[in-house]
Amino acid sequence: MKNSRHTRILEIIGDNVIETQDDLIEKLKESGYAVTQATVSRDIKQLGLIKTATKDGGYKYTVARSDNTGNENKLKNIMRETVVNAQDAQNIIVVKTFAGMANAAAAALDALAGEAVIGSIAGDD
Amino acid sequence: MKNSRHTRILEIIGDNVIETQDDLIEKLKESGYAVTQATVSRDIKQLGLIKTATKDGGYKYTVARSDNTGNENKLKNIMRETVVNAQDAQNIIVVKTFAGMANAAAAALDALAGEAVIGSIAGDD
DNA sequence: CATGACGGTGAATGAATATGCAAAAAGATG
DNA sequence: CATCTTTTTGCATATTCATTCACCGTCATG
Repeated sequence: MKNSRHTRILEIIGDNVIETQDDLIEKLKESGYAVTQATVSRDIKQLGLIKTATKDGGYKYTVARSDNTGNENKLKNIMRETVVNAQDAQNIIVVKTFAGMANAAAAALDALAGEAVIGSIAGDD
Repeated sequence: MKNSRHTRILEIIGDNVIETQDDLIEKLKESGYAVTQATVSRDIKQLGLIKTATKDGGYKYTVARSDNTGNENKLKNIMRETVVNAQDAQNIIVVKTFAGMANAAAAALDALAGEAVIGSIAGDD
């Protein structure tokens, strides 16, 4: 399924240094997703991932971040696309999402809040 | 020469939709900078530019901002300081916060997700 | 059952991008 | 100026990436 693969991709690029699409294919294979570079290329486009230069002179795929000169903030996009409702109760905030999108939103939250978020795991909806 | 060219590149990608490095070469030529693709590739790497997917299904080079300024940064800080844990269940994501901070976190979420968030109200904790 | 629309995929391929290497350009230093 | 050192660049090429096209599975409808 495409959605679960997308989720896995977000996790992978969060946990690993992915330099090329082939790297990603490899990791996906380890996770049980057998896909080709063509598919990965499409996934990357659909997820809005970007290839950025790293300090040590290499490249790395990552979730797109903001640039407030009118260009789109990918995290914001993920939230905008996936978050249906957010509601609070006691010391928690509940974020409702569309089916299949909880993972993406959770990944976005992860990226946003960094290590402060102990964990954010999402199911199908 | 490199520095002024870099400056011009930033201007160009700010004012135009640059889909490929060849596009950029073209614009640079118009500005009096005659360089090859190899050089542009290096410039892009050095400037940390990124190629992002656009809404209309294409690609576009833009400036990468790893450090967010202004609001973005604040929101991020709020999240970092207040979010204790996030957990999922079904179609919701649960974000636990420190007491008294739920409001701030919710506000941050609101600002982040914009209109898509129907509502996010927070209590004392 | 057909049949047709549709989304997702892989194979193949063309397009786009990155890089090793040699050489030019630009500074340093004596 | 002569020479050495560092930086920048182009060329050629390797590598990486995007896309076209055909095909497959799913689902809805007559």
